[in-house]
Amino acid sequence: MGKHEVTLRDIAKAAGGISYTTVSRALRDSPLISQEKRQAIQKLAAELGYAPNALAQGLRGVRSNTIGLVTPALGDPFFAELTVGIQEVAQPQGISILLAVSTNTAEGELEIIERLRRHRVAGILTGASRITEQYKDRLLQINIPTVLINAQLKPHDRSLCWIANNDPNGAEQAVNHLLELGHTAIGYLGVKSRPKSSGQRLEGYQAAMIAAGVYRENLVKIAEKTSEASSKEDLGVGEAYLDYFLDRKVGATAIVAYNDSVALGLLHACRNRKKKIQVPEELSIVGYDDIVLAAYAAPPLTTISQRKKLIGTLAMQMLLKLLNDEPVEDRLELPDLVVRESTAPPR
Amino acid sequence: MGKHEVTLRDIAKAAGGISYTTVSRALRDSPLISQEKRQAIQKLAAELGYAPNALAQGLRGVRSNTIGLVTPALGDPFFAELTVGIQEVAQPQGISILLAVSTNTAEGELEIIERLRRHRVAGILTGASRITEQYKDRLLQINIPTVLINAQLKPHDRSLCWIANNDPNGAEQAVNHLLELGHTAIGYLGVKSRPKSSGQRLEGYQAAMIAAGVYRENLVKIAEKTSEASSKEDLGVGEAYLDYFLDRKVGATAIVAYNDSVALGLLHACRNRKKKIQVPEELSIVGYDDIVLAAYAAPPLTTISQRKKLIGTLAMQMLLKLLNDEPVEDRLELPDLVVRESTAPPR
DNA sequence: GCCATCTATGCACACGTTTGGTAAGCGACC
DNA sequence: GGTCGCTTACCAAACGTGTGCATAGATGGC
Repeated sequence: MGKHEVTLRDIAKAAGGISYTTVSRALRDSPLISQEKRQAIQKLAAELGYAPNALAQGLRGVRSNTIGLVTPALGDPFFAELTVGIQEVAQPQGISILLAVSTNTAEGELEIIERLRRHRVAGILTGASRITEQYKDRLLQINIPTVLINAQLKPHDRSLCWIANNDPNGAEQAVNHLLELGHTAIGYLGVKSRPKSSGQRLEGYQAAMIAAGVYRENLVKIAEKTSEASSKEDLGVGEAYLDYFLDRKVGATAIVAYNDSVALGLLHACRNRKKKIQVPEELSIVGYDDIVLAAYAAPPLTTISQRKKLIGTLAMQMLLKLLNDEPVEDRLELPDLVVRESTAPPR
Repeated sequence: MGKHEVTLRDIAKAAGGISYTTVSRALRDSPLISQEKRQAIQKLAAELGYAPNALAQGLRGVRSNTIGLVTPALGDPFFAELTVGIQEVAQPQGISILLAVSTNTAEGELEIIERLRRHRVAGILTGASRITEQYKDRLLQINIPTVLINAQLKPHDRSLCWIANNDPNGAEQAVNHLLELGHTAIGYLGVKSRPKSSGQRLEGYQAAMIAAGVYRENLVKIAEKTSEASSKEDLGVGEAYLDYFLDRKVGATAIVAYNDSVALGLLHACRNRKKKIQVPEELSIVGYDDIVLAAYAAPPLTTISQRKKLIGTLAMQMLLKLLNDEPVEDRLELPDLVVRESTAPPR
């Protein structure tokens, strides 16, 4: 094993009296090189185990074919599925993904952008739900094509676009489903750790409740404590706030949860109560996201399904278009209501 | 906005008659530059929004401080948690992570190595459970420091080491727990999609069963069909094979599942059967991994806990040592039995 | 036979950074 | 005053690749 990686010059040397320029052209299938020489060189390169130096290529100005993926919390099953869709588009295109986990602090976010910029990524895909103004401004300023996932933006800038789930609509669907079943005391349990999406779902909830004339302020609870945006925390939230909704003053017969993890936490608390609460007979629960495990809960969870993999796929395709300077339109995807067994008419 | 990114030359120009060399030294805190000038230049660089070009730095030979992370399936909750631990060590060190998802085909694996090599990653962290011989040989050949996660290897090569969970031991703990409760007809449900770990857990299961003198061949079932290693597939496996174990010829009173997802699938099938099966009264079930949701299943799942985040942390630390040419010892981590409510004495 | 045309190949530069070698300025000492 | 030591700053080379331009050789037309 030599000390350094094989370079174009090494191949040229091994091939005899040709220059590395010729090798470069041969490997890139330039028509300037004769067929036979081209094949001979390609074979030789393969034998030597040549791998073109992406750093040098990038430095040379060739499009870096590396993109940055910013995700708030890897533990979140939502992002896991999203990434699958992203990967499926990126892989065949030969695009590499630089992973950056945002640590929910504004300082961390800027740091992440700097890192991606240092690596000269061609584009950025970000699912950081808590996008501060600083973050957005910086993103616009540095002018790297970026697709925001689940964040909407007003100004339609050339290099910045977004794809989002229609959160208010999803929450409305959840409430309407419960209204149709006959519920009126429908609670909403949100979280502070992801104010954007939790807020939007709250909006949809409120709109539907007000339209039906059954809105009460104490039916809404936003969990305070979670600092970290993780599945574990969400489960804890559900567990901690069940009692609030069952209190006589609130008297909820149904709850719309911020997401499936929160809903599963609620379910768990129902089972663990000294006086067990039967779901859906005594309390209906609706989740949000439709994570894989939602269908396997006891009882299987009625939820709002985001097409996570599809959103990932679309986001990546949008970024590709941005990179090719093609026109791109922002997208707002409609979620679906999936009725399972955690909802039923009130007694 | 200029068309190109800010470079050292731009800063030098902006600063007046100094050369870009001076700027470089100033930014890298070289003692050759006077205190005042150093600070002035650093301030100016910040104002211009300078970000050093990592490609150029890497090309120059500076350690690339980018590592490759190879993961088999992002959907797997196990890997999600693992990555959290990895990230926590990598982030403060300023190490960037290049993500590569292995698509379970041997061809894909080699392709991934090539890609990482093109990017001149300093090291590789791989959780690809199905490591073919080809893969390993190539890894040794290219001489990039690599840490294998959950794969054991015999030859102790300088640039290659591993950290793994003691899978046989975990399965033994599961079986012994059930034996102590009084079970003897204890089944094992494995999967084909991850033969390495499933096989090792089977080994531990068999050892414990044989030691207790209660081993029967038909108590073992390895699910055939799953091609994809994902949480969704695993759930389906659990669902599909419950009936096999309940058949009179097998008559299992307890089942050790390959992992928690499989176990949750079993639980789900128990609830959905025309004649419901009560867990743990009629059937005890033990999972493996202790994913976050295991504690929130109905009933909460008895399982074998791998310290996932810790393993991620340790793996990253091992890689750091490898990169610094420090001696590294392979590690075999002992898992813990976590007793919840899905196991009980047989009737 | 000479020039125009075409093909195959090499030279040289650029990308942005780091670093060894070196030059200039200045004070101090012999 | 020359030499040495010290500080400060710059020149130039190198990393590996891609490409415009020039060049050498070959071929064909006149």
